Amino acid sequence: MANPLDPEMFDPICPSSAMPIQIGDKWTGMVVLCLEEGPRRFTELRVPLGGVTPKVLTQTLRAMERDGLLTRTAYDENPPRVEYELTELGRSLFSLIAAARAWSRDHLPALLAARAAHESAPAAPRLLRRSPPSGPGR
Amino acid sequence: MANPLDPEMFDPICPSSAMPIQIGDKWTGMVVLCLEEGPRRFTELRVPLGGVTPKVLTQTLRAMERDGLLTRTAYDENPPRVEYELTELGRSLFSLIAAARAWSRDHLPALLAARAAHESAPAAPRLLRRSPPSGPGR
DNA sequence: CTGCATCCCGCTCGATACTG
DNA sequence: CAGTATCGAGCGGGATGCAG
Repeated sequence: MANPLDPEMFDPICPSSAMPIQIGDKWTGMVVLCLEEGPRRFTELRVPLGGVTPKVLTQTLRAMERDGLLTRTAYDENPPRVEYELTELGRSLFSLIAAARAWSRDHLPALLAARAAHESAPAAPRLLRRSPPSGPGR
Repeated sequence: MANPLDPEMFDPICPSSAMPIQIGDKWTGMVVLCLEEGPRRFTELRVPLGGVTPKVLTQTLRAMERDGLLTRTAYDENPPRVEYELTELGRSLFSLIAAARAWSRDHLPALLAARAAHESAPAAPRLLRRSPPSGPGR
């Protein structure tokens, strides 16, 4: 396990920021991805996450530990060393993330296009229709 | 379309409130589900959503309309009538919701169990290990 | 290195009241 | 019926500083 984590694996320019799916808290899903290849240390996790504050990362990790998604192992060394590793339950989230990625690949462009269309043409917003007497289409 | 919506289709007692997956904003996923059987009116949607405030529901619907997930059709009648209907893109979210449900069915109990265990036994929290010299078991 | 404490900001969500 | 307007509370989340 493991090559160092790519600092840009969560490039903020990537339109995934507009993705309508989220796993747990803001960072939970990304932490899962970071731990895919094996155990990681605290500071190691901070790199690809765009320099999350220690406080927030701790909160996230504690919550995930509490929910049985990962295990925390502290080694009584100097300097201190702590490793986080996914549990079976945590790895089970991969299927979900895969589904989210598949959806994004197939449909996110359409969503972004619709969004862009609304921003450029806020001129045709409220369409009113005379009440159709009957037999509505569809 | 459509029997009236079950007011308890999102029973807050259901543990899905602990589900680590979310579609868009807080209410987006539930709106999608409410529109599964066909077009619905504004007030009709408010019922199963636990009486969401009109303001919040409007925000949600506007955002979804902007993203091309649903269409808004206002009929110039008296009293006014507006119907919301999923687009193809909106319906594409069903696969995602299905994946989330499958995960919940298979793994949510384990998550809840882990959570309960931590609440009842906060006594074994910080396990420290003497640094293992080498060859850590995976 | 790890991670807790404190302060604070912004955003989401909600309650209430009012309009076409 | 279908919203809009205004106000406010709560909370996630970030900055900074400090401790084991």
